[in-house]
Amino acid sequence: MVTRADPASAEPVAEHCFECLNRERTEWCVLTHDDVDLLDRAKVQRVYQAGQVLFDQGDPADAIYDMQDGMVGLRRTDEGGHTVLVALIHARQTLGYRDFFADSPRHTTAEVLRPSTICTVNGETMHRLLVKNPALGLQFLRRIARDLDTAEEMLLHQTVLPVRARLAHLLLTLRIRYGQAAEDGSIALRLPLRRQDLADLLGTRPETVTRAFQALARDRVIRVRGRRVIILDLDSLLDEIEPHAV
Amino acid sequence: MVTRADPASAEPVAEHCFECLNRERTEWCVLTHDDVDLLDRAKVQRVYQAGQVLFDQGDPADAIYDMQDGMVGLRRTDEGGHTVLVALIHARQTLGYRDFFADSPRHTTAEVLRPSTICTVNGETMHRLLVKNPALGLQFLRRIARDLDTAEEMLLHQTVLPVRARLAHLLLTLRIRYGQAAEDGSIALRLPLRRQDLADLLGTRPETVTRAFQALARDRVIRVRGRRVIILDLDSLLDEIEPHAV
DNA sequence: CGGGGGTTTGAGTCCGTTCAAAATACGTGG
DNA sequence: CCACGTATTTTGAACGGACTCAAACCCCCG
Repeated sequence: MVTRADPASAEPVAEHCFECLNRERTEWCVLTHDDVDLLDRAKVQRVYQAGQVLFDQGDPADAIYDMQDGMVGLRRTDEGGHTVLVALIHARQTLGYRDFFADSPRHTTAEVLRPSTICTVNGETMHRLLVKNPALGLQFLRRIARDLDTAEEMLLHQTVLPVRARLAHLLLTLRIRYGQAAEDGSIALRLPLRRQDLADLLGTRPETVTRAFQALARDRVIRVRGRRVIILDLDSLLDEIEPHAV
Repeated sequence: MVTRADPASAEPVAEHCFECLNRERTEWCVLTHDDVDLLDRAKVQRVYQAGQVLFDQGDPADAIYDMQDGMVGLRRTDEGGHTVLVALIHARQTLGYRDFFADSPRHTTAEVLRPSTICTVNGETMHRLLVKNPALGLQFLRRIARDLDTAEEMLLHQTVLPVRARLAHLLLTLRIRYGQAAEDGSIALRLPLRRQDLADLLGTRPETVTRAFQALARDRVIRVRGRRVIILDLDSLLDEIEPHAV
C-alpha cells in the first residue's frame, strides 16, 4: 500500500548537515560554513517507511531532498498506467532537483523503497543558496549532465540489449552497494528489491526477470535463490553486456 | 560516407551573434551586450554538409555549438556497434553542452544530418562567460534538466509503447517543424530523414518503420509515399500514443 | 499452522527481427 | 533530358524474445 508522506506519518529527526553533506564529494561540497548554517536551520529531516511517497507526478517541484539513508525510486508513469523506474537513489545522494531546476511540475514520482532518513530543503532556501553561492548551480549542472548521460545509456541498453544483459548490468551496479565479496572470488548479495521492482527497472515483467535469472544461473554465471544472489563469475557477467566478438 | 569536420572541409562564414542568439528565448537570452561582444569575437561559424561529424564519442568536450540552420543528430553507440539517435538538434538550438558541463569526454557523436550552418564556441570563452554572468549557468541548468526529462520520456516510450505509437509520436514532433497544413485539415510533410535514421530514432529497424507506416496508412491515419507523408487525422494520431480506455 | 504476498512455471501468442530479394527513387554524367 | 548505377525502400517468410494469462509453489509472518 502506497501512503502519502506527510508530517503525521514520518517522524522528524534532529541532526546536523555538517557531517553528512560535506564529507563526501556531493554537490554540496562547495558550500561555505555560512551556507551550511543556513541549510541546517532550514532543512527538515524525517524518517520514512517503505511505500511512502515523497512527491508525486504532477506536484509542484518546490523542494529538493537529500538522502541520509535508505533507498528511493523515481518512477515515471504514462497516461496508460505503464510505468518504469528511471532511477534508484541511495544514501548521500540528492533527489528532486531535476524538476526544481526545470521549473516544472514533477515528472516522476519519488517512492520510498526501503526505510529511509531524508532531509527536505525547501525551494526558498535553495534559491537563496544559489544566489549566495553561484558555484552550487554549477555543481548541480554537472550532476544533471551526468544524470542525462545515465538516462541515455539506459535508453541505449533498453533498445539494443536483451533482458538478460540488462539484468547483468543491474547486478553489477547493485553489487557495489549490496555485494559481499567472499575469499573464493564470488560475491554474495541480497537484492534490495522484489521482482516487480527489478522488472520496472529493467523495463520488463517479473516473470521475465525470473527467467533471465535462470538463464544466467544455467550458464553458471550466478546462483539464485529468491532475493539471494551469488555472482560466481564477475568477468562473464561483464561479458554479458558487451559480448566481445569471438 | 561520414567525413570528419575540420576547417578544411567546412567553410567559415562571417555573421554576428546578435540577431540569432537573442531574438528567441534560448539559453543565451541572459547575455549582456558586453557578453555578446565577447561571444561574437570568439565564435567561429561554418557550413557543414550532411554526413560530417562535429564531434565523436570519446573526443574531449572542449566546445559547444550553436545551430544557425540545418539539422544535427546525436548518436550514441555501444561497444557492440549498436546505435540509437538520442536527439535531433535544429536551428536556434545549442548542442554539445552536456559533456562540456559534465566535464567528461563526448558520450555521443554529433552527426550533421542535413546541410547546416553552425557556430562553434570554444570552452575558454564559455568558462569566461559563465564567470562573468552566473545566470548563464542557471539557463543551461534548466536546459539540461529539460533534456533529461525528454530522455526519460523516450525511455518510457521505448519500454511501454509499440513501434507504431512511437512513430506516431515522432510524426507529431516533426510536424511542428516540417508540416504544412492544408485547408482540409490534413498536414503534409516531407520527412527530413531516411528510414534508417527514423529507425535509429525509434530504436528499431528500417523494415519495421516501413511496416509501421503501412499500418497507420491502412487505418487511414496517414498517407505515405516514400518520404512524403500526409497526416489525415491528427486526433487519431494523438490517440496512438495514449489509447484512451474505451 | 494457516494465510498471503511474492515468485516460479508453463503454454500460447504477438511484435519485432533477420535475411534475402525485388522494386523504387535519386544523383550523375553522357 | 535520358540512361545508368547506386542507395534507399519495400516486400516476404521464418524465427525468436518477451508478453500474457493462469496456475502452482514457496516462503515468511503472524
